[in-house]
Amino acid sequence: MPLEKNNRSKIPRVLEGWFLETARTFPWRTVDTPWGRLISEFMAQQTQIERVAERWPSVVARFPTPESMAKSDEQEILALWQGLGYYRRARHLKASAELICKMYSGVVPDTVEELLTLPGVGKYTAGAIASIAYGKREPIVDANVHRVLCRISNRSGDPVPSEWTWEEASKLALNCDEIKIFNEALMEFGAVVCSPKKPDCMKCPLQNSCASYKSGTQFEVPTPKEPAKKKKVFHYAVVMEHGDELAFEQRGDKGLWSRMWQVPTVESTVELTSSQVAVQLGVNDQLKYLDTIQHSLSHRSISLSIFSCKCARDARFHWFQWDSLAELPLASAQRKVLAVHYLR
DNA sequence: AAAACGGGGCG
DNA sequence: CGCCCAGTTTT
Repeated sequence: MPLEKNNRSKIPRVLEGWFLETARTFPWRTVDTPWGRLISEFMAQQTQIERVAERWPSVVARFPTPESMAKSDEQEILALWQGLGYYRRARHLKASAELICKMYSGVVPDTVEELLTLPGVGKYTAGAIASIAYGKREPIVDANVHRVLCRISNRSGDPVPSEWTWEEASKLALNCDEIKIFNEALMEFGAVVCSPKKPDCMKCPLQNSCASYKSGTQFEVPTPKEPAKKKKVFHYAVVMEHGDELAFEQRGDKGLWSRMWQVPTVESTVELTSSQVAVQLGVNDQLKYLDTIQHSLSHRSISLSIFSCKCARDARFHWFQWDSLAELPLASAQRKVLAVHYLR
């Protein structure tokens, strides 16, 4: 059912008013610059906003301009990104900073077309920067916007995001007062009121305009997509000690935890014995078993067994003292490994 | 078109 | 412990 024309002119104003009255305070809304917004949008991809709010200030403080990040070492950005996941985003951000300096005179571009040339910037992020940072009348569709618009028109079955949602968002963008306010309002509204599982319809300023609410289908619209099945895998991490130093290796530039560091690790789709692990790592001594922990990702269920051993200072690895690990980019699973070793 | 890519918090 | 969540890139 298409949205009524009168609703298209009314909805933007209602949401803008609602947002100006109730918006949460986030640091990027207080210190509001295009570069700061670019960073917050990268950080917010597939990441809960509270996690972003905690981390954003330290990233912006260290890299206040695209130039400062372009000149920096990738490792330093990855270290600031520790625990946030999707580490490719951090490298995309640095690559974008470099491109901004090289092609756009160090200024974050203000058109969707130019923004789309930046690595890590897709249709949503380009629209978000153009509209929220620069006030360009561009639509945006993220998961929140998709859900809100589908519910208002009682549309189920569309993938996230759908062509229909983008068209609908475009029409609304033409009818809003201030695009910067409206686009943020649409997302904030989806996050705070029109939430996935528990939409607060009793407090909803759009209750009278919502086709899903009228037909009582707000809990089934939009249709959620089937989650992928998790593949079960086995990781064997060995904490190698030489005096007060520990061995580390850096992961490759593709795939899981790319460019992050880890203690020497064997990955397998089947269970391995400790001696098989020792052979694969080229360790002669017996491995001391410490513990096995479960680490769950969206697409993988990892059984992570942790061993330790005393060994020679092997040149195949990088060796770090315990108190120098703070600056080493480690994913959360590695922090767990070190905690198990430290507490043994 | 589908798969890959993380992690923390909450009920 | 299962479920949830402000996308983009690669295959």
